[in-house]
Amino acid sequence: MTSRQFADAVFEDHVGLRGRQWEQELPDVDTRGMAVLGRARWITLAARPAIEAVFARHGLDTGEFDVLSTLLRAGAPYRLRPTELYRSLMISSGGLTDRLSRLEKAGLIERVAAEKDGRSLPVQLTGEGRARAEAAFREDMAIEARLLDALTEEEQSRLAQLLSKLAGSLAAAPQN
Amino acid sequence: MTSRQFADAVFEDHVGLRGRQWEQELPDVDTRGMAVLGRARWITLAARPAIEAVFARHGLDTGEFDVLSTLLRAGAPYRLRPTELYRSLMISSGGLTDRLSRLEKAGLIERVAAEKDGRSLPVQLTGEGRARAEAAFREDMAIEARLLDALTEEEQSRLAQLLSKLAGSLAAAPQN
DNA sequence: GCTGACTATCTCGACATCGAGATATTGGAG
DNA sequence: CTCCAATATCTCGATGTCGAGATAGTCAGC
Repeated sequence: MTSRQFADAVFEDHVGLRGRQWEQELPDVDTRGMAVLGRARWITLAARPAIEAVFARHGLDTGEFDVLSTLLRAGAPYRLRPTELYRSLMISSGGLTDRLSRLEKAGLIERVAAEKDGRSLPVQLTGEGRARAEAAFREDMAIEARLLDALTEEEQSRLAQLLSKLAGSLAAAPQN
Repeated sequence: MTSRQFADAVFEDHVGLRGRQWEQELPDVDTRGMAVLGRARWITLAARPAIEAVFARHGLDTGEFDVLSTLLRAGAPYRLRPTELYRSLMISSGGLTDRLSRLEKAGLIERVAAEKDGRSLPVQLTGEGRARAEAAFREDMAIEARLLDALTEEEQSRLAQLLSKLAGSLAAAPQN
């Protein structure tokens, strides 16, 4: 720490320990990729239980919530085509069909005939689906904000900015 | 952008678009949590295909690689107890048993009797397992470094530092 | 108006993981 | 010693997702 700027100080965490183990075992490998992507993955996994608990209180799992929230934030009439949904959610078309079946059976969405394209069977939130999605989303955002409490507002903002730059570059890349 | 410092500028990305949609639909909700955790999740998902392709070239999936790499970085004799493994990997004990069975059948690990505790059946890399893990790890780190190319070294370092602070706080929290 | 390439969605068998319970073992209290 | 609560791992039925293929519909060009 003495020869480092404070801004570069890396805090003790699970991925940091991993990095030191690799340094011992394979000192010639550059693990900077892991320092970012490995931590992003670890944080995602670690935050999961708290967030899933929110959805479970509303009778949803993460995948189902993802569908409902995508429809909700699309704005009235809260309707999207399955293709838009599975691309946005980064899942397979088959996986989406299953989620939609569950949500339809639960009365949270309904399938409405497309106006123009007969191949398409758009999906739309029901009133209950809209209410459920909004309630779960509000609680989710409250929990997620709490998970970031240890960071100052400035750190959160800087972190979001750096992540958005990385995300932008990943989206732009051919297919990495 | 005019009224903002450049350092706070948020780049165009998928989660940024989501944030603007929520701003339209539910303007009173604070979505800062999503700006960080949502992006961490999105980046993890977006980086996945490129990384999985590496493992696939070595005949592994991500879960199997995670087991092998955990054993490898533990150092000689590359042996850990199943409990250490599933806790480190953040999966269930049952899920680990299945991964171990596959890896054992593939000849990449072997189960050796514990010296002291008869309840425990530690797992150890075979020579082939060690070689496979190292080769896949080296390639993985090369790909991950490339995925970060769009960021300067300083940005990567700052990002890693902020993520480590967040990860540390999540690990410290009771159970969030 | 046909035709063929393309698109949108669904079907379905394979499979990895979960998670509650079963089995075997340990170690400390009495 | 003997018990029993705690521990380590495995078993196994349920389930969510993948992904290749099937089905139905569209549209541009002839």
